[in-house]
Amino acid sequence: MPTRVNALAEQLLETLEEQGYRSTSPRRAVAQAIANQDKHFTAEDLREQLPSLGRATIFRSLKLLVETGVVCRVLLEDGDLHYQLSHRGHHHHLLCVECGASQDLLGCDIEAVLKQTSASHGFELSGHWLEVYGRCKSCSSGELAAV
Amino acid sequence: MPTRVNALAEQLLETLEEQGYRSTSPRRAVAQAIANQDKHFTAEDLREQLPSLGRATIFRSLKLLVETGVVCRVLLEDGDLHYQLSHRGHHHHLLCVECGASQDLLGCDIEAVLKQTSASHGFELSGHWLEVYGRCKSCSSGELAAV
DNA sequence: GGCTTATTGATACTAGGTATCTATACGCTA
DNA sequence: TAGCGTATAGATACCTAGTATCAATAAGCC
Ligand SMILES: [Mn+2]
Ligand SMILES: [Mn+2]
Ligand SMILES: [Zn+2]
Ligand SMILES: [Zn+2]
Repeated sequence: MPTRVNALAEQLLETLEEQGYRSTSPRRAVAQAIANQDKHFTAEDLREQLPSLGRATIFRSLKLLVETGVVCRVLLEDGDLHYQLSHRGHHHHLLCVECGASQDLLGCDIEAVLKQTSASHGFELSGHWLEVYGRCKSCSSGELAAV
Repeated sequence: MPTRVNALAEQLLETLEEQGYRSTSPRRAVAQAIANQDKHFTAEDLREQLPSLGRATIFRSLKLLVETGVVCRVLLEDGDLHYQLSHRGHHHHLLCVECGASQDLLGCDIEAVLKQTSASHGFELSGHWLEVYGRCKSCSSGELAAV
């Protein structure tokens, strides 16, 4: 029986279809599983939640979704690479080192200063990768409450 | 016979000794090999250049050097993780996507703007990871010459 | 030179991901 | 809505980068 998907998962599938990829049962399952995550996740997380799917299929689906921009990679402070639902286009992440929450940073206001810094080194800027680590609002206020 | 090392390699070894690590023959070989690299490298690169050393030894030496800060990790635009000799302390890299050259960016002038952006999201900044991609001076001028 | 302990290298193991290949199922078209 | 060509799935083997284990060795201190 075909996997039922919610609106968010439906969006992921539509993005793939727009690119000419078929909407298959495994892809629906992966899309729904991703839509169900409440924070960044690994391919292994998905695999545990979708034990009936082939491992390669999960990696392949993830790769397509990253390529089309609806899922992005997140570099954790310890070097681990995770995935998460993404705003399309260029953006960064505020990653809470305490609870692991991730918040997208949409406006990229470092581009201007980077351009200038690069230029002063004779370097022609074309892109950058930035991850920001710290403590989210609720983790900061939690500490105050605990004191 | 003990491996002869040059001044740069000697510095790496001294850093380890300061931390209480012994100056062994394999570590001298690794330090010298790192000092010989003219750009960022992988553990596998070192292994090819030091075929007589155990693979684990190379990873262990690299890890120590990264921990003591004299070698740093560099995230290439394609996601590959490389190593390179490092200025100690916080800094970033200008990575040429054409020739692969890497230049250290010592002053971190994005800290201020990041702090402000984070604060506006209720986020308490504690650190960040930034890699900058583009084209180095010689690659940019090379294109002009070729036209 | 001898002793203690850190370190080595062999080996096996892990995580995360890709290549290959046959069987299947999408989805278009008649 | 049956049939068909092609994309895709899943099994499997393989790969890169790294870690755990452990017996043998070598630093370095007295
Ligand atoms: Mn994102
Ligand atoms: Mn560096
Ligand atoms: Zn938090
Ligand atoms: Zn260059």
